Amino acid sequence: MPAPATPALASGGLRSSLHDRGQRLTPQRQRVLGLFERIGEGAHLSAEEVHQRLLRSDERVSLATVYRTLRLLSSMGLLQELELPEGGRRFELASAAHRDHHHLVCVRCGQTEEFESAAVLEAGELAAHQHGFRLLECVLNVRALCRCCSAAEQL
Amino acid sequence: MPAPATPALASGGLRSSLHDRGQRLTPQRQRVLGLFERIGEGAHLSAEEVHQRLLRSDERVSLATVYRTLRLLSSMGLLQELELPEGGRRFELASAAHRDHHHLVCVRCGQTEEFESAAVLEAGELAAHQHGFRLLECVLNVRALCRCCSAAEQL
DNA sequence: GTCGATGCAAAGGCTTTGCACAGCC
DNA sequence: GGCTGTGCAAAGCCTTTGCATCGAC
Repeated sequence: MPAPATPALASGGLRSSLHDRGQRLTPQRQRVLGLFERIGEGAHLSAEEVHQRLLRSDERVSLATVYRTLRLLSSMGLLQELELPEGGRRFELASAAHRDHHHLVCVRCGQTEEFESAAVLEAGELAAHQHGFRLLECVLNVRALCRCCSAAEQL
Repeated sequence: MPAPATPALASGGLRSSLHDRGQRLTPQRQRVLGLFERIGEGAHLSAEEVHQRLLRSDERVSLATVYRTLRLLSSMGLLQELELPEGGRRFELASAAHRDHHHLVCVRCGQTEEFESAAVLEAGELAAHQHGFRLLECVLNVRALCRCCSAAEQL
């Protein structure tokens, strides 16, 4: 049998993180975070997609609450907002291993690949330091054409 | 006397670029591009700001046309859309010298610094190559806290 | 029992679009 | 003169918010 998804990991942290802020652990918040945990780190979901996916698994959460929860979880550092101008605001799980990851996006078909790079992080840290800033996060967006679309453009 | 702003450079290219696409050179399009040329490469303007600044210099362009023109000039590669989630869509002049420039943004007050980095471009090219993509542009967004805001957060 | 969270629906930005008129080529 | 571009206003997203009710602690 498939192991029952155990949102214990982050959800346990969720309860106490919320408590520290005088906020409550609700089924809705568990559902949203649980969804991101189920689908893993690679996923980039919009608010609408989160709402739809939860509906499909019979976990009703109103769209307004999805928005409120995405904002909350982002401000808590559990989710991370993506910066892809193509296709609106999206969110993904912000696991520690994922803090220095970058996006390679095909501007024609939207195909997105992730990659990591120590060099980029170093460059970001250097720039922040030189301007007296304290680095929080650094994300490289590479806009490109994938193999197929590149070929199609030649026509 | 101050040299009369000569939008000849890009505007000359503008006329022919437009012509190639079967489109026309209008005063409105010249005004929008001229504004970006006047204020130089460092500026990041929203549609609303473009509209306001043009009004202030008595160059009337309707907001709808500003939006249409920003989109047109971006698709022509003369302007470039920024990818700063804080504070909405912004545009800047896309000069050749500016193709590999990055943004250091204070997430609290919005202060934005630009910087360049050959290392970042190399990393982007490497990633694109490894996935079989053809690189168009690569932009590093460093989210950070500026000195002041960093100090304020400690309180 | 209190106070924060939710759901619904309405309001709110920002951006795009339909249409008649203007004006570039 | 034809056909694209403009201005205006209305419509369209996506997102946030007000308010009554619900429910976590």
